[in-house]
Amino acid sequence: MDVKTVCLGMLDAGPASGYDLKKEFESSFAHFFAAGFGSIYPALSALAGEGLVSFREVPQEGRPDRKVYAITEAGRQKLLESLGDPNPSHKVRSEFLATMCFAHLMTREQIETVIENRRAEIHRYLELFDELEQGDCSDWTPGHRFVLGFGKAMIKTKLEYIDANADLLLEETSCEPHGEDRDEVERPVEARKAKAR
Amino acid sequence: MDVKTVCLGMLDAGPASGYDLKKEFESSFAHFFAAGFGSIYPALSALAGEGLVSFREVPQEGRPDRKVYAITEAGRQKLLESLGDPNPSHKVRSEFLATMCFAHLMTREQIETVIENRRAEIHRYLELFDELEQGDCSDWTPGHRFVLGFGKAMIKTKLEYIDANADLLLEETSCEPHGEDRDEVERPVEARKAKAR
DNA sequence: ACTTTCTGTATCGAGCCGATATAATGCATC
DNA sequence: GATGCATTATATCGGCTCGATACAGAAAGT
Repeated sequence: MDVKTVCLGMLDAGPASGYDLKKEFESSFAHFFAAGFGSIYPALSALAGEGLVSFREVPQEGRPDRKVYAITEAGRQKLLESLGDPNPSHKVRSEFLATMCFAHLMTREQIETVIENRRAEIHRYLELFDELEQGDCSDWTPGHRFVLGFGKAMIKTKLEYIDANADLLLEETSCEPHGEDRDEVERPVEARKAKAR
Repeated sequence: MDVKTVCLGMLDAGPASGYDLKKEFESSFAHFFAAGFGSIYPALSALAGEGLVSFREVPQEGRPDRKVYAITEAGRQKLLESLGDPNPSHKVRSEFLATMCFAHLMTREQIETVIENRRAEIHRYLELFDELEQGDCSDWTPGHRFVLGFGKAMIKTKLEYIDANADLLLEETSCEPHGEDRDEVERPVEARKAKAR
């Protein structure tokens, strides 16, 4: 299930240009599958090369031509096949949490800033979810509703956890401003080897 | 905040080999920052090339030499600098949710399998968290506790959401087994253009 | 006897990500 | 009236990352 497959799935709902798909990636897919032009355009080219989508160029005044892609029967078969993967992944890559792991090396101000920015992004997602729900829900599949609910549950938990635990983190770390007590720099390797069990 | 920086942060807690770091990526970092050998070894090579870590080769009997890396003062400075990023990202990439978006194209059995496998992976994470908490917590930083709690809150919410909504999804989709009602294949482009507002 | 697991290193291709380039239109602010 | 930004629309490029694969002996389970 790569970007190509997701594009195929989006095109199954009707023809669209790369630009149209980008907007879908930025709205209903934003909270779990980001993709930029650098991924979408090569994906569409590859799909066209494999005969899984067709396209026609629609001339426009003053703008570049729109390339409108449509799924083919072969593409639909390929999509169904891809959907047969019994164990699709669910990955988190969080520089935020990685940063928080090393909070003991940061100043109180730095930690506060990072947390405040995280809160702000969470609120942007909450707004996005509200917009999605206030928009046209008529063509939503059961899957889309499931996925949106999933995203909302996640984002709420994130915010609640941060609200409940940020102060504790700040208190615990502010005692030792920069972790300058480096007595144990030469700790023998055995100590670490024992840890990682 | 790439793999290089996370390695640097791990090495700040004491010297370690690439293999040791992999174990850390697989245990306490597993739920938010995965990295395989294909990322770790090049990262350590690059860090050594930049003088941010030093290493010595420790010969072993019957095995390849261990390359034990240690952070340098320059590396520590670089780490502190990287930690200054005010807005570290937090990204989810979920083939699982993408698949669920297209549940209307799947059979009931396929959906059940995907959900069952997702439940199983969640339980593996719950076990991992239990192991981490039962292990040696003495050298945990406040940040590590914060991050572990965050992961636990997330994984719990995921499980609860799936338990509460899987049946609904299954019911809603099983009415129209394969989405074969393709009356609207030729839906005009305008329809989609209007949608993506 | 056989297979898996563990220790340990490393590379390679495919895929993806962010930045950047191009270019016309329209809207709003200065 | 001019500058600047957002929108519409395409596309590429370098760098980073991922999963698979390779090698190889030791230990331990089946």
